[in-house]
Amino acid sequence: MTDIFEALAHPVRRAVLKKLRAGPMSAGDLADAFPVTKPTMSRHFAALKDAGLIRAERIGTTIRYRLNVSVAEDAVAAVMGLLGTGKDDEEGENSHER
Amino acid sequence: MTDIFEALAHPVRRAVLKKLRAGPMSAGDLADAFPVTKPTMSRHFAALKDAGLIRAERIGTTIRYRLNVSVAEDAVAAVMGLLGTGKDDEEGENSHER
DNA sequence: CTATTATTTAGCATTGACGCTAATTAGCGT
DNA sequence: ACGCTAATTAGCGTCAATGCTAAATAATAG
Repeated sequence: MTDIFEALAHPVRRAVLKKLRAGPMSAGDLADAFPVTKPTMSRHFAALKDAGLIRAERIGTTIRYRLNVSVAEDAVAAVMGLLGTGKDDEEGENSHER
Repeated sequence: MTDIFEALAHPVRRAVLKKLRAGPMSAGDLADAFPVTKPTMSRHFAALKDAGLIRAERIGTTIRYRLNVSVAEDAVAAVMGLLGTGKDDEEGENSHER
């Protein structure tokens, strides 16, 4: 859970997720959309991937990233849990493999 | 928006919010509930306050913190926005005074 | 096998987060 | 004013995040 919120804490990473809503995108195309270098973007991708928020798929030499909706849903549920708005089972440190 | 997610990125701060769901609590009582010193807790409170997630009210010598639900709702809306689940107006950097 | 393209990893510097102890401010009671 | 309690601010050390450039890996084309 902490990984997810740490990933969401950076504006570039949130913007990456936003872009991926429209559909999968290659690392390069994604990197070109932001004013930082590719290595820096690569580390942002790694943070999102570690949090489970995106998934990587290799297609030849390019890597295609796509949004992992179910984990983002976990974040929504957690914040709603903090509000008392949803079911009261947040902060459980379960794995994010689906 | 970044402030909110940065505030949510720390487990202690999320736990503070969770505690405050039950109702307002003094800084001291809140601090006693966690295994860190009061000065450290004070800085966590400041982070939550800067993000607008909690509000402070002085009652004599004690300070009573309470959850600010509307800002937490902003976070929910933002994450849902990343999913494409809600209305598409996230990442607007508006102020959080209500 | 070499060259080329796409992406990541390694290495480095700067900055900020987080924890502590010690000192300070704020309010109340005597 | 003085002492007491509550909370914050100041100062310091350590560690991780963020950015860069340069080097390394992965896959395809020739």
